[in-house]
Amino acid sequence: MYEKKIPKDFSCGMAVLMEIIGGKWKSYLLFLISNGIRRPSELHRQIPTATARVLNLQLKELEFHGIIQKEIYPELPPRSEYSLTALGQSLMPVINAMDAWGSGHVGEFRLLMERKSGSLFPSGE
Amino acid sequence: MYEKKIPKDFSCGMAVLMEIIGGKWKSYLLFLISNGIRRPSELHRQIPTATARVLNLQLKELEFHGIIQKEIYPELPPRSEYSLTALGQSLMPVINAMDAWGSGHVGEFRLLMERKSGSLFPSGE
DNA sequence: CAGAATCCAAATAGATACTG
DNA sequence: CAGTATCTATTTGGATTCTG
Repeated sequence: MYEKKIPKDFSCGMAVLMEIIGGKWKSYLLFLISNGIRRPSELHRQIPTATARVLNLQLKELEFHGIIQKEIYPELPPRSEYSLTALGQSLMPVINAMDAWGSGHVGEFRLLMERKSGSLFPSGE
Repeated sequence: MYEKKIPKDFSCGMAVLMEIIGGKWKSYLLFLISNGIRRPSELHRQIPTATARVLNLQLKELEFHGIIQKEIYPELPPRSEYSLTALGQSLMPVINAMDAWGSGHVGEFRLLMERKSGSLFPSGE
């Protein structure tokens, strides 16, 4: 299930990081978890556009890569909580730098999208 | 061609960044270009595992997002060269932070892969 | 609520052949 | 060499249903 990506070589450090945080919702999830959102249902409430299944998959991968850890409480109704591991915490400065750059350029980015949307090849006029 | 991803909301800065550098080879390409590898054929030589077509696609997206720029020399044989834009250069500290983290944890990462490969669900014994 | 199973759609990447 | 066009394979994400 997780073997798929091993063939890549990791000669470039970024490739390792991308492997870990590259999923569609992982950045959100890390952001939320680092802010104390712990339970799957809460996370889903924060990211309603994704299905619970997909979030679950990505959480599993983050867990598999040792970035987050899951505590399961054998109660009824069931409850589980996620938190950052030490490795995950060591990632946070990088995450924050990434988030800061993105936030600082999101306006620019939107403009670019609007300006160029549908006209990737301007008619020169 | 590029409209596909717009539906995402960019409430989280990381999502913007991931949008820009999220492709399979973009990290390598940025790394190489920032190190002065400029021509498509050179880039391809450095990343022989990817096809020229795919590299080309990702270069196009990086260019579209304003991270790199292309200079085309109307010669024979044809020649073109890529370089970082100002925006691309503003990204480099982040890229470097990402690369540093990845490089610092690649050993750990490999071990994890080996240890867990094929045994995501340990038999508990 | 948490999460697994199944089926399906979209996105992304690779192989190959072709043009100037 | 640079770049495009097809076609295909793989990966990824989404919808739905079902269990405890």
